[in-house]
Amino acid sequence: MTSSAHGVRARARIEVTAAIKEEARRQLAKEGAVKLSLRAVARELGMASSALYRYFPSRDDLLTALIIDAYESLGAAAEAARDAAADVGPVGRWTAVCEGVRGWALGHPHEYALIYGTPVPGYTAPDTTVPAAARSALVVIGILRDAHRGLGLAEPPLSAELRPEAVRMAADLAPDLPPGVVARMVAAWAQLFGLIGFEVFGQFNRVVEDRDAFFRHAVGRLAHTVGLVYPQQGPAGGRAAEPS
Amino acid sequence: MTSSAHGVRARARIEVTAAIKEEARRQLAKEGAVKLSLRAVARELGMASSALYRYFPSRDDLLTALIIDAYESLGAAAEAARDAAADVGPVGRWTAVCEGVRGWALGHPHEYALIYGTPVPGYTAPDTTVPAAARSALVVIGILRDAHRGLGLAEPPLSAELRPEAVRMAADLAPDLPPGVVARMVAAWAQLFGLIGFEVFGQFNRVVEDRDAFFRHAVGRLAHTVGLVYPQQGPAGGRAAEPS
DNA sequence: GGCAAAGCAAGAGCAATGCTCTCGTTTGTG
DNA sequence: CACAAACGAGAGCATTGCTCTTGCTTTGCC
Repeated sequence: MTSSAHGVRARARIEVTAAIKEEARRQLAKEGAVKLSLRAVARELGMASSALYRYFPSRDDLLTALIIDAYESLGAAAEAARDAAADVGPVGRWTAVCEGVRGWALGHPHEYALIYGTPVPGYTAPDTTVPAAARSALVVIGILRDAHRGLGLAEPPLSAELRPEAVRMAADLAPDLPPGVVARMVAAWAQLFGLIGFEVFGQFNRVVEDRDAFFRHAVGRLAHTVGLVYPQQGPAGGRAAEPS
Repeated sequence: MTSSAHGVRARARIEVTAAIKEEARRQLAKEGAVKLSLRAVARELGMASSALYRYFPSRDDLLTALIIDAYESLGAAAEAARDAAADVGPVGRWTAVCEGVRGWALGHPHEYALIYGTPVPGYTAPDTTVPAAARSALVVIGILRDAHRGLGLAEPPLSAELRPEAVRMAADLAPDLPPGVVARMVAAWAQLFGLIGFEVFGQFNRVVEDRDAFFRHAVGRLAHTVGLVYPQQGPAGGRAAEPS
């Protein structure tokens, strides 16, 4: 049958492709991206190393596939954290998503390094990675959007220097949010990964002990930064105004 | 003479060691740490690759030397930025140091990646790197210390959850600063490298255009976070209270 | 149905890597 | 002066990413 005609080969192809990615992900999780070896993957799968090139034209292409998967995995974790905190208000959701992202990073350090660590030299992420990378960021945009439509956000003052850039970013990322909020959100997003990266990459060794408390504190501050909490007044979502 | 007896070999050794590091740093700057090849270094220096192992027992040891140098280089850049901004008040110095660190990172992306990017798997930084790594951090501690002894710092509230950890960190890092300030400083430090890392590693591509303005904005916010600017009142060092 | 074309797997091979071992040679020390 | 330590060079090993060629199987078209 033609469906199987389009199927036997095609299905085998996606199955083998999946098996390769699975084994590659296993090696990635165990040894890190640098140690990921095409030959070792092929060996483990019982096939010739040259056969692997039918599925991924180069090692970088395999890496790209893993990068996309990692972004999606992170995005899914962020979404799950958001959904699990549906009824605790915007600040609670923000906190939950941040902790979800952190939890994912701590649980998948090598995959985290793959997407937020040192990029491989000479490698520029193909455009296919962009939507995957956006997935987790969209979660916090959504939270801010909801908060803005609901109780409202603290709109921070916007310096003349930053205003044009903030307007541009808002138009690109979230036209329904105030430019000042968008600018602070982008900054907070980057800063969040500073906190997480320091923890995952060991920069907090011998410095921060109680990482949970420390992270919660910093995330609370970021919620403030981003406009989810009003500066000197009551909480917008059931939390103190000036965290820790 | 015994001095030259201790010298000819010894001097040659440190000269060759320096030459190796120099060439290695050149390759690092051009191609990145992953592409750094012992054989290529030896080739460029006109020596056999095996001879190189007399100076660095392994590739990781060469990397470690480069890591220390990179930390020192960054620390020197931070100190220079601080010294160049001696008379602009604490907030100005904070801003200058942050921009100095960022400038160094943008100017030495591969060395930045070496120290703040993905750590090489299975590699744990030997203790010799710790003081070098601390050098840049000490600069901001010094700024906060000066500000605290001078005009004073805004002492943020400290949650019960974080207090013990903050006290511990303060005892370790800066016993003369309020624990709440120390905790926020550590967080701000990590967040700073989130901003810088996103820019250096290309995460801001297609998102942030005017990086200078954006960075200045975020750094101003961090100055606020860290207590250099009082929440709702006048500046402590010649700058507006609520930046951008 | 039959048959050319395309997809596929395997092996050999190439250039390169980190690292080890061995063998002379140079250098410093008792 | 003699001996041990440091040194440089070469050969070699195991491994890597990737290419090329050689056969075999599946697919799609006439």
